[in-house]
Amino acid sequence: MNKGENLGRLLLERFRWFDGRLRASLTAAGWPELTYSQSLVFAYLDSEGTRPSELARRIGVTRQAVHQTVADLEALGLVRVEPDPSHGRAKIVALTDAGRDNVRAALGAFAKIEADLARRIGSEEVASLRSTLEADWGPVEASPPPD
Amino acid sequence: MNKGENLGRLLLERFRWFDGRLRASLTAAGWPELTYSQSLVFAYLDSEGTRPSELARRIGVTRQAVHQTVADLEALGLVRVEPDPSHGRAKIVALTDAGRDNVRAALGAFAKIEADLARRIGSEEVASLRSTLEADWGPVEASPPPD
DNA sequence: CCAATGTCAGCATAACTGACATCA
DNA sequence: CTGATGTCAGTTGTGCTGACATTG
Repeated sequence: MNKGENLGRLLLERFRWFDGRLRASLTAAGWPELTYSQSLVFAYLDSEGTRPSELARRIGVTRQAVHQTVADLEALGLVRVEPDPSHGRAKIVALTDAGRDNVRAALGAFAKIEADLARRIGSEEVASLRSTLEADWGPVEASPPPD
Repeated sequence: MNKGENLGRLLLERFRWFDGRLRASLTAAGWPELTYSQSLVFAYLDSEGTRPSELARRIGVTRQAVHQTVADLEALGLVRVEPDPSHGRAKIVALTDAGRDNVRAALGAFAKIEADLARRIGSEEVASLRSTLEADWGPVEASPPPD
């Protein structure tokens, strides 16, 4: 990461721009501030519910870290943890009703942020940005998973 | 942040793609792995040298945190801390020769990553991506500075 | 027996707050 | 005196490693 003209830094700064807008919108609507890790768990949760160890793999952190984060989200009332009926010892993390409302609010905020951006830089620009970001950039140079 | 189609998450994932490539390239060339905070200090350092408290303002963390990070970078031999001749008590953080070499290596890696990406998705795409990211997106919803 | 999972405990990192001395 | 800076000390949050019991 170095001075202004490098793509990596641009991507990070634009992510921060987006994240800042999202947080502002959600806190203005009365939703609790989530930490980075909490947002990640939230983002990687399936609608049918997901196992903590599976979340850990997707996010790239240890099972222990996920369990802690999930406990925090549970305390906020956004997710609930239930035994997995299809397995013995395993558990399932699923959204509560409040969690679903929060997701809906976030989706609404996304739409508004993107519309604002389109008004400012042009909707063709935004569409082209999205399609470029969605293109196949090739494999990620991943660090080895913990655990 | 939610499922695949949202811009914020796309931006984050592409930043991670870029960051992963950069790290792989630099470690392959024998440079030490830097933490996120260390990279930030590195990225916000002027070529003429910068005061720790000024770095803190730019990055958005406390002076104390920056002093700690700078001490780590100094131990790695990448920066040096000298008294500011223009001021009494103040100090200046500046790149060492090794630090400059590291910056040069990073710039070379950027160029290569971007060229690889252009080969894969097209150079017009990359140019358009850059110009969209550089456009005026409007003010960031910043959190109040610490300290 | 083995692999995956959840869980308990302790440690390391990195930021924070608070307090204070110094200097323009 | 005041404001900015550097610095010392203590606290907190978050993820890590290690160890272990349970389940299929």
